[in-house]
Amino acid sequence: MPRTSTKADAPVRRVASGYRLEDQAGFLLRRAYQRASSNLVDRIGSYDLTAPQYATLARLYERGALSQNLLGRLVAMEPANIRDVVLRLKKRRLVATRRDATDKRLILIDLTTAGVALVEQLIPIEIECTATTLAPLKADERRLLYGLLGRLAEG
Amino acid sequence: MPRTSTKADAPVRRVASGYRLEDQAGFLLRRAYQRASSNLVDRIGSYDLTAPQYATLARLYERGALSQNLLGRLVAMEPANIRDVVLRLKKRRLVATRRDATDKRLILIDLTTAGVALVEQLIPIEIECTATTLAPLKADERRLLYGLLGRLAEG
DNA sequence: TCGTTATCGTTATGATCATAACGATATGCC
DNA sequence: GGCATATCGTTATGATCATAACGATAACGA
Repeated sequence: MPRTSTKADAPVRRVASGYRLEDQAGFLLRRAYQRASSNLVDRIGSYDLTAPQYATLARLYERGALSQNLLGRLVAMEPANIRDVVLRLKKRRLVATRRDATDKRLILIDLTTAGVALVEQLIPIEIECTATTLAPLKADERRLLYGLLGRLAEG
Repeated sequence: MPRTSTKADAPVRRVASGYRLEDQAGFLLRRAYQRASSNLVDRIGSYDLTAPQYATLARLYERGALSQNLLGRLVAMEPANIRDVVLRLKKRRLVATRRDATDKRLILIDLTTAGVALVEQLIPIEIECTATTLAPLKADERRLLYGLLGRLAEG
């Protein structure tokens, strides 16, 4: 019998009921995202880019110049976070910023020519990477997963 | 015509091809996880617990005392990260640590009585929270999603 | 017009995350 | 026994993340 008596913070034993962490959606989603993110970093890591940084560049490539705040919403990042990402990308001359002429609150972000060139290199790699992530699933299962995830994210 | 001429880092325009960030698995998974995590924090935030902290406590509740390293693997955290989580939980007296008698490398982590009491309060809340996250889906869709996510995480 | 409200970006704080390098201890094999 | 290898925990660095509070600017309504 282990001595779990006197000390106030002594370890305790118990029996787990029907609850399992693996049955919780958040835990499953976290692990799946870890896997996907790790797949991406494996491939674009040599470019010294993270997944959120890539998403930011890709969004700018799709949409052209955007205000920092809107850019953040479009990549699902809070204002304080997109700011830091933009700063890092700006330091590397992948994006450029300028003030909006009519709305003095806005900072417009856009890709530089170097940023465009990099994104165009990366897009095919990201598409391959998505294929790797989804490799365990068949085509119809992938479509199913996308639909389900989309509905989860929308709420 | 905007003046994108002289400056080296001047913004550039371009046309997006068939590529869409929304079609990339990593981005979808990140947003779905954000949603799930936010649902959880909305409910257990008043306990000053994060999702990873809860997962750590729940795992200890299921399994009893574990080495720090194994605990980390069971909640999908690197050694450096689980260390910090354990430190925070220990500071709040929710877990206790002790040295393994036979293997001097190991630090055994276990719930305190306070930790057990907290987990038992939190488990029903987490189950509700998972229900909230999965609310957009029907029962058969939830099972489907779990199966697909599980296969993604396994690789 | 003036005052209220909303939006944008910043700052600060604290908690994940991943990675690499390192010492200490175990384990394996010879 | 002794040495190579593996595992465990730590440290350090840097990049997300979320939240709250704040000043500046816009937008809106009385």
